[in-house]
Amino acid sequence: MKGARTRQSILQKAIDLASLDGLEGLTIGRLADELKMSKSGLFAHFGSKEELQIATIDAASQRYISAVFRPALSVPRGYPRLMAICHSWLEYVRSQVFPGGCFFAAASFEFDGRPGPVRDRVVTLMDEWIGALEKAVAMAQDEGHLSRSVEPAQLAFELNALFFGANFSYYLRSDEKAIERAQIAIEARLGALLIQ
Amino acid sequence: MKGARTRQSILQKAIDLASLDGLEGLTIGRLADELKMSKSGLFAHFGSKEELQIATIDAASQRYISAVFRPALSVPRGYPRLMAICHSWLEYVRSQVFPGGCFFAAASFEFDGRPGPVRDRVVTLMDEWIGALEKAVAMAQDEGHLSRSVEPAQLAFELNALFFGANFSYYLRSDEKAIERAQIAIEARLGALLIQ
DNA sequence: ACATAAAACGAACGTTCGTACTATTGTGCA
DNA sequence: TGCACAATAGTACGAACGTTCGTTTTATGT
Repeated sequence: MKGARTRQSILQKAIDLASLDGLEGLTIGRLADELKMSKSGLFAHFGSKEELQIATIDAASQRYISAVFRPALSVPRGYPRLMAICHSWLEYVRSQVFPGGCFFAAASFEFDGRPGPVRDRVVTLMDEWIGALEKAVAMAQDEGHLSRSVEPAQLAFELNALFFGANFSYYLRSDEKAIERAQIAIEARLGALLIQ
Repeated sequence: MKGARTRQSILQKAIDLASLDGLEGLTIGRLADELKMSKSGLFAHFGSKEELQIATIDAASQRYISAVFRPALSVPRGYPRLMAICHSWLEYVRSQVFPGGCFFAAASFEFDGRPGPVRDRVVTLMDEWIGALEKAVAMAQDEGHLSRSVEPAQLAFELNALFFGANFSYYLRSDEKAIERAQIAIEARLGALLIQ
């Protein structure tokens, strides 16, 4: 079907618009204009704005996984893979995978106080992401690479905070050193936990 | 003048609405309804939505300073004051000074990709905040409390990242341990730099 | 108390929002 | 090649948006 292809191109553009203006700032009219199609033709693909928002989140999740997570899976499990995730996260900020900065950091802060299905989807994905980070830490411990003196959930919390902090300083404050600072903090923290 | 009092009550409500729905999600109509006043009467206080947004940001800044910064100024400068800032930041998250979580974290991620006067105001205030944090670090070093092995800007970056990370986990993921985790990370980091 | 200015109101503007219909075009399989 | 249906366009809707206007109400100062 051609519809599936159109839908994909709609979602790719929706991701970019939403990363700049937020998921609520994303409007069907502007999205249609950008794609040179009619509002109603575009609308028919989703049925409601809420469905469009959720589909956009899911499509952004695909892009996120491709940029941050999948590359790290080809690196040996344990400490190397954990480091690879950190590096690809910072590279993901630097290379502007989303034009307005990390889609999920933005969506998290946009919907943290707004109940509903959209928020629920964001929460689910962020839980999955933090869970994946915790798992990467636990694997590094299981492999004997990383000290067990720290809880995986604690370290995952800290790493994620540094990622978001880098995104904030880079995109809002235009601090060129933001990524370097995050990298320094991550390497110091992980380095101190590294066994031998 | 009575106008000044009304303006203040408008701004206090505007802060709360904007902290939940964002500065763009803040609408004059809903704000007027909440305050049981007319759209036009409210509008006259500001002249444009953009002016309302900027005034709201400035009012939120006052509330932020009162909650986070001013209390710490009564604590002796150096390491104690730096720690006091960290504690009041986490208390500021826990006690929901803004109903939708940190106003400035939300505004930062909302406007990081949207040029204009509103973004400019957010950037200025965040620069001031990070600058104040750097200064607190530098003072702790000057007092001989904190090792000079870390750049103030680096440590301020890390602390701020942990603050935002706590806000994220607490408000989006409803993680009760978020604040505790941030506290653990902060105390470990600062403790390692503490002299004697 | 009264004159004057400040503050709040109500109605309307043009625009855009999301959504609901019907009509037209296009695509893919028999 | 033509038929069936998916895909897109067109039009219209009520509601809400930011903003403007002229009027009315409420405070303020003498």
